[in-house]
Amino acid sequence: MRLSQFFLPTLKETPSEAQIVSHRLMLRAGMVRQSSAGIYSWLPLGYRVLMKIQKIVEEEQNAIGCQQVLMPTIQPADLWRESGRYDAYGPEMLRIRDRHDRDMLYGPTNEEQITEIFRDGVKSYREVPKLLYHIQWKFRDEVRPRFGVMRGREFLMKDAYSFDMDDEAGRVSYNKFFLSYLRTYARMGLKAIPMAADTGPIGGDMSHEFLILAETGESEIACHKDFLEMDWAEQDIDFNSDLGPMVRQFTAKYAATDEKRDRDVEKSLGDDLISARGIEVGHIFHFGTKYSAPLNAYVTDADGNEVTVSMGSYGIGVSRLVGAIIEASHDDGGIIWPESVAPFKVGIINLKAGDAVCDAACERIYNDLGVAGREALLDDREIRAGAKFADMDLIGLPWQIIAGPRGLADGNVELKNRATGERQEISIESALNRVSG
RNA sequence: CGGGGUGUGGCGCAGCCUGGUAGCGCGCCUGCUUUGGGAGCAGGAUGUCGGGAGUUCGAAUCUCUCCACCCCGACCA
Repeated sequence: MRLSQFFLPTLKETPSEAQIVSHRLMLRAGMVRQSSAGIYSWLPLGYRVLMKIQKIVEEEQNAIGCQQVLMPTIQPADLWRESGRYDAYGPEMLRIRDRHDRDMLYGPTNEEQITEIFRDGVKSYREVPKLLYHIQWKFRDEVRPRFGVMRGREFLMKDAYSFDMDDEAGRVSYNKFFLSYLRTYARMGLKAIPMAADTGPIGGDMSHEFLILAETGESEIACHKDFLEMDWAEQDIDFNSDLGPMVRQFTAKYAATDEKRDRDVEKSLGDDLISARGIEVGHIFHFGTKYSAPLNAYVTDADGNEVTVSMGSYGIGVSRLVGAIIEASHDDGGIIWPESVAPFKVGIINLKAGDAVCDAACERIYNDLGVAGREALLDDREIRAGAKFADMDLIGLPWQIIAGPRGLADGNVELKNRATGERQEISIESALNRVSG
């Protein structure tokens, strides 16, 4: 993409409504624009990041045998009356009425819908377990939206649902999601720590929130310091094996959010305790027959008995992750994207657009990179170099290739790593190799 | 929903107390000079001063009212 043609409205100054760093940077980098409180338009740069995150989430869900569907945003009220939640859900739910005076709602979540779909489509124990997910916009009329996309009213969420014959089988599904979540976040360059969460009607230890540490996080958390040293790198997991031991590796250590904290345990940990703030980027829980019972989602077992299925649900805030990653990865100059979610892998700065040598060199670099999937953003604008440097740092692409007359006289360009700040004069070939490697 | 705050060109702000018909920086447009870390000079465009009502000869400024947005708290991916 050529920056001269790309829709990238960057701002030198911070809009006054933005208080936290991710919100400020997203506005300044031209990723989003606010429409109304907690509701945003995604501009090209931001949308690219959102889609990259979505893709990682999809790949990791698919990897555990979870199948993607897409349910509507608008749901009929009657379905929610079946589960009893139409009245139970408060003013957070946006209720609307169609032209025939039917009560509808903009979905804040999809347990009812997925349960209805499962109920109508699955009748035999032979077809269980089933793992289904979708990635769809949700609306929750939050009392107080804030922090940009971190707590929007409209947000993009991956929600998955598991259907098993009983709670014990449900644990197997639960463990798959637990571990796949760790992989998902790790691929985005995040250390997400699983923390025990309220378990709802089932009890036990079948609910976890995943939090990443960030100063601007909304939750005060405490955890064993081992979490910071655990190997978060991608690891291959055989999801058909017994995942229990691996899950216990993570759940055995102390980690808790605000209200779940245990001061006595924390005292006993002494220096091993880390106190920090965190951003919740995922929440998984098993809730048994909470929805399957009222919605009559049952299957016939081997003995001919009707068995109400045991369910769980598993959420990842996809749009929130955009903000969360920025909170975890930025500096004074702007965003620092992990390569896996960067809107472009490399930015090319033409230091002297209009100069024949510079233009030719940049075109060549751009075209070489373009073959590998158009992962390059070429700043070919005829403006001063300083502004280009500032913009490129702001939008945070992992690599910058800087081409100007001086270096090119020796056949060199400057290669800059956004994260480390390391810069080096190297040949065009070497730069291309480094960036592609 | 309780408490606090802010609304003035695209962005950041001043002006309001003490009414006199709107200004600054950045950005934008034109021209020239520039181009290696947010350029210089000259010229130019862009404002229902959040909306409505009122007071007044006259309202961005005073009064009433509505709205929007932001911050702190209780809730959440």
